[in-house]
Amino acid sequence: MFSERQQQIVETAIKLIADKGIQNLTTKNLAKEIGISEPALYRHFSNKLEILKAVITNFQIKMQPALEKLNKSVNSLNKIESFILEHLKIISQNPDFAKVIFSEANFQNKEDLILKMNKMMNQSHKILETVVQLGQSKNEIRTDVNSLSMVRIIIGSMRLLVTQWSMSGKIFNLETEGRQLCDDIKKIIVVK
Amino acid sequence: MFSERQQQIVETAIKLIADKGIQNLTTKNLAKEIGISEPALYRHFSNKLEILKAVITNFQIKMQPALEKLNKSVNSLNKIESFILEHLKIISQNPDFAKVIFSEANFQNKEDLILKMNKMMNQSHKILETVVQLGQSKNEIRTDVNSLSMVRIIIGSMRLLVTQWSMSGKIFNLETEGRQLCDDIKKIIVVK
DNA sequence: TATCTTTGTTAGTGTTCACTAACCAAGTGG
DNA sequence: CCACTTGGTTAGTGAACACTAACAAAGATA
Repeated sequence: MFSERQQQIVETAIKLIADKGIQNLTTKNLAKEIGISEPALYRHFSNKLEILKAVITNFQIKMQPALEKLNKSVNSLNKIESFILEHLKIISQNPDFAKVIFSEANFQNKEDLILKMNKMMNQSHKILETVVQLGQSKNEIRTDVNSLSMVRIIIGSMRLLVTQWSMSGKIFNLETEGRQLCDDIKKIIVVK
Repeated sequence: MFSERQQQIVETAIKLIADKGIQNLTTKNLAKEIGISEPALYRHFSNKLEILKAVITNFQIKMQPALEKLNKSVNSLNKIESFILEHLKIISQNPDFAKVIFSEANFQNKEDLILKMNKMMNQSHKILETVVQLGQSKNEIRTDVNSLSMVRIIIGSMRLLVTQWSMSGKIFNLETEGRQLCDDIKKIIVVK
């Protein structure tokens, strides 16, 4: 799908965003970091927006495994555990991603980007909601709490954890802290 | 503290950010929206960064009541309920604020701003953590879950709710949906 | 061998940005 | 009445931005 050079451009773009925020992603910086001239970028992407779209696509592709592993578990709580830990594992392994997620708000005036990002997010939310509802029907997850609230609690706390990790300069271990959060979430949602 | 003109500049800045994101906040747009010339802005703020700082200060001032109301409740669950609902009420009443919160990531390369914003956020988190811990010691809140996890769950889900509300174009009622989330959070954290 | 495609270069474009210089008019106070 | 402060104006600055024109060199293809 992406040529080697395109891949390099995308990865460098992510690195620049992670480094100093999305304002740091200029064609000048990007070209300089790669070691080519600015116009050379335009041989591989028609404009900057296309580069940003590719950044999101790249993110999407890298995150995919976290959703696929769900089906390997039968128990709903295990599925949710897998959802949380796999996501955090990928972010932990690609630390530059964290800042890209938070740049989502910066995309806000570029219609295409916000649409692409929202679509991606909604997909995750829908999958998790299905898992929660299935768990409730199988009486593995408590039914006195709205499934939508559960999804908000799980994803909301995950996102906050990643935010805190990123903002803190990654001083704590995301996966360790994630396991703690995950255990606590399981305690909270399990049917007693 | 702020003169009338300064207040007007800050409020217009918030409006512009809410409208089309922080990229929309240019000195040109700001001056035009107010109906004065660009250099006139510099009679009231020394530079754009100072305007952004004032936006955050303004946010801080407006949010203060949400923290003060906590002490009116004795029961820990009521305190948490008050924390959630009061915050959502203020955001609901000042809908432009929502987008400003999400612009936080955009401030990332301006050291001063991120510091100011983080300080504000941490203050809220600390207060909520104290409430949770007190509730646990009084056996009003379950003790088998880490207090830090509880704070992450409460604030994380709140923030996600606000994000979804803002991103959706405010198609649902934030306070109604917030009450549902709040009820579910209470069910989840209460000691049984 | 001749041509075309690919991928790079240097030099420069117009636009937008935050911000400034210089000036001016209205009010205030000694 | 005259100086000073306050808060505005018009005109313009340099820097940064995304992007383009024109050209060049190397490899593939006919």
